[in-house]
Amino acid sequence: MAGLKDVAEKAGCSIRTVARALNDNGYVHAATRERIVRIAKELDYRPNRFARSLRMRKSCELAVAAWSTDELHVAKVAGFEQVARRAGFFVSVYFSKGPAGAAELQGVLGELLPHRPAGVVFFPTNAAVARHCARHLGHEHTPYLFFDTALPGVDSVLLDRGQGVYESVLYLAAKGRQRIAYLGSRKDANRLDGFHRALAQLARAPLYVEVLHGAPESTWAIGKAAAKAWARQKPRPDAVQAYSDEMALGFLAGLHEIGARVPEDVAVVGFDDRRAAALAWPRLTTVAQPNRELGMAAADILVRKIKGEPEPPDGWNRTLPTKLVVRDSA
Amino acid sequence: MAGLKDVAEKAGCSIRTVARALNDNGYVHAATRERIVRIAKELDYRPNRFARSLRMRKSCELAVAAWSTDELHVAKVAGFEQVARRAGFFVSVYFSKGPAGAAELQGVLGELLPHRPAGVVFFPTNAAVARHCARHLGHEHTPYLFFDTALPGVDSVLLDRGQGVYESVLYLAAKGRQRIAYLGSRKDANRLDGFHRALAQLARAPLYVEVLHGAPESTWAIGKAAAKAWARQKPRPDAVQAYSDEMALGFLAGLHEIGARVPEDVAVVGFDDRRAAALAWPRLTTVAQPNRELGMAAADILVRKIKGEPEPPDGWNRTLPTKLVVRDSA
DNA sequence: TTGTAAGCGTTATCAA
DNA sequence: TTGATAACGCTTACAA
Repeated sequence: MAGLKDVAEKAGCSIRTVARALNDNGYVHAATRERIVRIAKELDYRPNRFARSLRMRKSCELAVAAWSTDELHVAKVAGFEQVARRAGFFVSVYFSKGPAGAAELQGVLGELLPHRPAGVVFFPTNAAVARHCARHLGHEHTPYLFFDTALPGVDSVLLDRGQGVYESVLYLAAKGRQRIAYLGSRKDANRLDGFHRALAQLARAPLYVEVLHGAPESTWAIGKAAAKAWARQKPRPDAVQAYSDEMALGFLAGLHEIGARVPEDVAVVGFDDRRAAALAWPRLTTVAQPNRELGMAAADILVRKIKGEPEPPDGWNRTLPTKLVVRDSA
Repeated sequence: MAGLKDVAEKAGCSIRTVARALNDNGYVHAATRERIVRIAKELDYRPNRFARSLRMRKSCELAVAAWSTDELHVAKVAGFEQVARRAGFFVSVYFSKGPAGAAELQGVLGELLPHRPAGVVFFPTNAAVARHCARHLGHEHTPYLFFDTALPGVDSVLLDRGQGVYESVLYLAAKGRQRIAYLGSRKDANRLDGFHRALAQLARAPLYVEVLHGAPESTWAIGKAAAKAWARQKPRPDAVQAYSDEMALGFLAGLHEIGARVPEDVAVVGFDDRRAAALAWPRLTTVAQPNRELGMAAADILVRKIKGEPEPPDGWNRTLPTKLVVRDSA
């Protein structure tokens, strides 16, 4: 591993000439350049990125605050990393649990920013934290981006969750399902919008499977309990779009337990396309998020911001669609 | 964000004094130190790690070559990251697919090492690649470590897979299971060792569920097909330890399809404790790997190596046990 | 107890 | 087309 000086010595010229030849800026005699390039390879020259970063006042590191090791997050990170690396950056990841409030965030940022990343991506947190991040980083002039956080004044790559649910409902109807119900919290506007849009188009009234109240142990448990609610409903829904794969899988478990057949008695569609969806019985039909692609889009945008490209007229935000993956449960 | 000079100016002393006060080396008048610390905080002083790394000829970055986003890998990375961060390092991750041979590896290392990480961790690859890594990095004097790669001359943190299987078989026997079978390739010495050890202790002969030959699409599919083989066996095994959760989940699917009851007709135990195991029906009893702990152990060892601690008499390797997680399938 | 000055390996300025 | 030389912000001998 050699430095500029070593190459210059061996080539019999100044380090400036070597730098010119290797970085491809300024005029260098063709023969000289060739000799220098050859010697650099011989000596295994590798630029010292600390010297470079120090001098150029910019780093080649992108920080990702994932706050979690959930597979949906990790897939985004992997896509992000792929295009970031191709653009010459490397990616450092924060998996540890994220900050709950602005005070806690201060500590995290204080730990993150001294590394002087060229840019930062955040995964969703609560609105207060997100806004604080945006303000803080805007003030530091550090380019940043959020995943999946629709907030005014916060640049983000987004997911159109309604689209996949819309497709799902239409698919279920085309398969002859008459009573299509939604299983999950009524507060998820995004998914429910697609649900309602599709049903309106079919000129049908929306149905719901009742979910547990209070604080249940997990969405799986809620789904499992919901199977009993489904069995009591009359007429019973013959198709169910669940809020998540976890909930759908719990629902499946509950259905198995009471002897209901899937998809004969009821078709079940999940949301997320987790690994577990393809390993279930029956293999779960589900709405897939383009996680990897979202990560790639994020890296693309962040790199543009770092390069100083002007913000497009419609802002930096980009929205990717979700789509149905058909397996055996519906 | 201020530098040493800014603080020195405002404090009315030399940068050397500021450095001494802030880095806690050498003698500084108590009052001076206090004043400097206060001003540093006021000005939001943050050491420039590029300057520091350049001068001290060492980086504070640890590179992890995960080659995959599998949850088992990511859990190790997260554990690694946690203790690495606590030790003052940050972690950059490589998720992209790993090198198949030594030639491809050359390219990957050439991309990885110019960043001059303080240390590198690799996930399992084939023996040739692993040995090449070890040789190359040893030559570069870059501390390194492998995950889960038992090879002479290669430092690694290891998993005792036999232990969990041993526990599992004993558990099944204690539950009254008479015919305990193994489902999976006969080439996995690690798991099979535990299987045979336990059966020997019980003075029973080992049984096996026949698996598909040829190249099947997935281990899930193999497991599913194996359910038919199980049904034909006589006497039928009343308990099955599978090679992996995927295979166990496929087996479960096959059993459901032919109407066999789990665990009444046959108890099923998986291996890995993937997220999907807890979402299956019935919830899968499985052997869990201490992934997070393994990652933490790896970071601990790597940091010691970087600090230059002498190699312990029994080498750097450490082995962690696997253990049974009981749910509903057995 | 404090300050001066050299140097880490680049890039950038300016003159030759 | 090339080469001195000065930064970049920090650590560290060495001097005061």
